[in-house]
Amino acid sequence: MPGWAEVLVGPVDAVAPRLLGGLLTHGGVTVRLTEVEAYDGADDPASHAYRGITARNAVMFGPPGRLYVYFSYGMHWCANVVCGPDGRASAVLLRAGEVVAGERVARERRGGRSGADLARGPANLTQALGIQRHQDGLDLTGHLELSATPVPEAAVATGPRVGVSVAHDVPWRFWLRDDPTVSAYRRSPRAPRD
DNA sequence: CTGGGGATTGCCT
DNA sequence: GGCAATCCCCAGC
Repeated sequence: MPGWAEVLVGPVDAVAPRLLGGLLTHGGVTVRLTEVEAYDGADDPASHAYRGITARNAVMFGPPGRLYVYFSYGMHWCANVVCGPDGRASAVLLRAGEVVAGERVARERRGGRSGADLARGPANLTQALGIQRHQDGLDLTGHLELSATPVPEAAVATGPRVGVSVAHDVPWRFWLRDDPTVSAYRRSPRAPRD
């Protein structure tokens, strides 16, 4: 059994930062993850799993180490890594990464954009990797490679999640401090004012 | 069956 | 900073 799946079991806010620096490969492109966001299943009002299992979020309720893919704003696909334990319905949204292999393919998918813009933002990262609806539920064995030694805690920054209109006070966005590929923070237009 | 809204992005002023 | 694009999801009737 893949040892890395063990890393995905635990409190999702502890699991999420462990993905930073990990390598995700799909469609001929490899991305080094630089920014992620944690969603805590049924307990998290911002999670797609908050209102229980549906056809869309069913993968979240399954075993860890699989890809949860959803369609957003009528045009974008976004990807999560499902975390455990089985039935917990926690997931980590992949928000940004650095393309470290397959840059030529990634650039074609991203309409000529390059450099830090290739996989900056969850929909951009997903597009660069060529992930769409068909990859919902994909077993990440052989796709996701986590480093044996996590990045130093001091290199990880935390902050509020991007775009969510509820539970905006929960600092469950994690990114590599000072990394140029990290997406710009955008508060949800529907989030309550302070 | 229907309608409001969304874990976004990129182009506009 | 504002906002349109675009369609699937799901809560509610």
